[in-house]
Amino acid sequence: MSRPREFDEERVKEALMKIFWQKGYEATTMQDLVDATGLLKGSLYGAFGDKQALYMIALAHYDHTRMQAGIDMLNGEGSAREKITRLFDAVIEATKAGEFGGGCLLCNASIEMAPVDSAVESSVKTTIRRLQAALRSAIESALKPADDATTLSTLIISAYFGARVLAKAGAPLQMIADTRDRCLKDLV
Amino acid sequence: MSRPREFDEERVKEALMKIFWQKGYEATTMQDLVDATGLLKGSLYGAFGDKQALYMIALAHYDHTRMQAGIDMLNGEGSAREKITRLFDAVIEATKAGEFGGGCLLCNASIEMAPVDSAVESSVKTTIRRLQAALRSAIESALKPADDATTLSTLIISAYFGARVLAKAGAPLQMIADTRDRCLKDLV
DNA sequence: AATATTATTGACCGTTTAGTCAATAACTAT
DNA sequence: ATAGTTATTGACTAAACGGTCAATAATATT
Repeated sequence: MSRPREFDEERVKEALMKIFWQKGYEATTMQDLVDATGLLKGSLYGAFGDKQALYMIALAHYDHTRMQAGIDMLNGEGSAREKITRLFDAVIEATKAGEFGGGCLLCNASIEMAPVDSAVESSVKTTIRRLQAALRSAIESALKPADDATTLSTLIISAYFGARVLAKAGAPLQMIADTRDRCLKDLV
Repeated sequence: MSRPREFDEERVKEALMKIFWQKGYEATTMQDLVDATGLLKGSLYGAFGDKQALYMIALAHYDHTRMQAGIDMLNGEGSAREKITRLFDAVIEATKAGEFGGGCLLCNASIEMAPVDSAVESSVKTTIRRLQAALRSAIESALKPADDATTLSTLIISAYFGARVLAKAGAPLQMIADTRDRCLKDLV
């Protein structure tokens, strides 16, 4: 008993995510979201809430799709070296393809929103923790003698996030490849 | 022959920089800049130009003060290990002190503005190149046998930028310390 | 078919935004 | 002193912003 929704929730979330991913929170207007989703403002508010709620939904969608795909890859088949290589090569390919300047919504949110929105900060911290856990277990079996998985996985996360900043800055892709190769140096 | 300016240009630039550093470009309003500088809107426009010009001035000021201080430190006295340690410890101290969430205006600009403003992109790329050159020459004499200064300096830049993202995300400071220690591993 | 419930629509609202400008003030050079 | 030049001031504007809402439409239940 009630009128059913006309839109596909997943498609709308995907569209919201892409806009915030590309433009950031402040530079995105409600009109951008209307254009991208095909829903009118009233429908967006009715179904999801205000702009900040839409951002949280976009962030959660990024987590459930893009970040989870990375984590699944890390937990899946293959050597540690292959996995780390894939992680950085994905950045290089995304940059070449012009996908949002090679940027990462998680990094963007960390810089733009985490300092001013505790819900974003909490979400971002949780995702980082999950990423590190997957990274840690992925490299555990490929450590050199007497090495430590926790600190190496931390370095790789830092280097990975840094590489996404460099990509957005328009730095040469060789820098990302060098970063990747340096991370591989400590893996057998 | 003409009325002299009433403000100290350096103090105004410092104030502009701090606001953009803290809030980013889009979230900063002209009123914020008026409040921070003590100049009225008309004076800001007359003396420096529009909001985007003010941002470029802030970026240049960050380069000439904060970035240059880091580069001078890298070019100065001390071992490579000491210099890299200082670099990361400055991030930890800034974060503890609550200075703009431990963030870096260069990283923020790379993510928020470089993809949509070619003047910012060009400025940011130049600064990154200068930083890498200083880093490269700082570590050159502390390399282990058969190692390479270019790729290691690239890794350190990536790790450093990544650490500043982690700081803004509110990640544990231990992660920054671990990143630092991992970067030191390849230095004698 | 009538009713209840929810979705969609687009006009509307108050606020805030970046940016302008004519009037005035403060200085220097002659 | 006067004239010329630039800085300061604050009121002003048009556009864009996030958000609201009453009217309408589409369904499920009875």
